[in-house]
Amino acid sequence: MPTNARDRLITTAETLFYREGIQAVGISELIAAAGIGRASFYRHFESKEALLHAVLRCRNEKTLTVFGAALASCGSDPLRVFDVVAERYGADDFRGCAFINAMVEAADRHGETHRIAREHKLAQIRLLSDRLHESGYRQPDRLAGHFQLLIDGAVVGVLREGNTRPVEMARDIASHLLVSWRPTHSNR
Amino acid sequence: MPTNARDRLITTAETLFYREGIQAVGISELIAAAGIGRASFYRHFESKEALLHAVLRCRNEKTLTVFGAALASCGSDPLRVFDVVAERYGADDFRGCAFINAMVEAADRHGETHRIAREHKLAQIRLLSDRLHESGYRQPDRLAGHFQLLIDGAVVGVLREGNTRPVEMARDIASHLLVSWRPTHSNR
DNA sequence: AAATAATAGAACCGATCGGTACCATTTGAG
DNA sequence: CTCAAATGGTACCGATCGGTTCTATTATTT
Repeated sequence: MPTNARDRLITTAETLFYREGIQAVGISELIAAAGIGRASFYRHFESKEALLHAVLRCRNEKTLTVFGAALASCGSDPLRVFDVVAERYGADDFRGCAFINAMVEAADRHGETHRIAREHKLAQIRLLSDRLHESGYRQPDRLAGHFQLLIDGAVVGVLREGNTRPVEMARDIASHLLVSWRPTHSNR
Repeated sequence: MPTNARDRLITTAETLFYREGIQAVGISELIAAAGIGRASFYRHFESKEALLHAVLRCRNEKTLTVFGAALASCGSDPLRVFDVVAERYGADDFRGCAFINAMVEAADRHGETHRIAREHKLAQIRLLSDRLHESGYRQPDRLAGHFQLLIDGAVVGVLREGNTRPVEMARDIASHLLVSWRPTHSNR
């Protein structure tokens, strides 16, 4: 747990928002869990919504880093992305994608929350695309978009079904795509 | 607008819950929009949550009917499902899938809301499977599950991107699947 | 027409909401 | 050591939350 008050708020909020839902977490509950005075909270964030945006931006950086590292460890087989995903989605406290959830709870489709969620996925697609390009697949952007759609579908499926079989499904589908976009020649 | 008080509440709630989010709609706002007395509300539903479940069950039946009819109109080309989907998702007031949204807002993964959402998608997969089976595709259950995953991914994508291109993506992916599971012989 | 049921609306309940103001304590820099 | 900044805690603000109770009115039924 960070000693810094601001970071402690972000860390605590990240956990609570994800577990309970954003609207469901009150300021009182939040600052109590973080051990922060009420005034200190509003000294660091002008509102609950501002805190949410900070949380999302923080999570954006973190998950992109992790995702990038995972991609790098996939070697020449992009399908292994789904193994990484499956492990994350199999956690007991899995409650879907924090960005999708935030988007759903923030009704305004043109608000900052949606913008952050959109940016996040675009960046993730970029990572995927780079990886696919390096592995020699044709139209990596297009293929990366398809992968992202499969991941999104898997997230929703896992949340709904309560098991990680949707991830296996997504992997199966992706394998079909890969044989169609098979590399003309391996780059490594 | 139905004259019956109960139906009027369900219809109004369906609109407001979808547009504003479930938690964001208060009882006062709801009954005012429906033109219903406060006491009458609690005479028909024991709680806000009970109303939500009624709304979801109602929407379940309606959308299944529509979806079934759309499937029937697809002829021998299952890909046309995605045209139907694209039209629905292109609406100005599109805010994702009501069942997914309800699932996200209801943090409890084992609650009634999740159960209803799960049942709904299972029923939808069943319709898809029947259709694919009639068209002579092998492993229709499996293929239907894949279609559902693609639809879920498209829903999320459209909500995030603000356009219906994810549906076209899903359609592209589905076309790849279909050639792999091509019917051994046409049934019609 | 009389009796019964259902209605809309308002008053009210305790609890909680997001946010502000103030205070006593702790912390860190000069 | 001193002083100023930042902190955690508490009380408080108006507003709204989900839900209960009551009343006066409207429909329905007989």
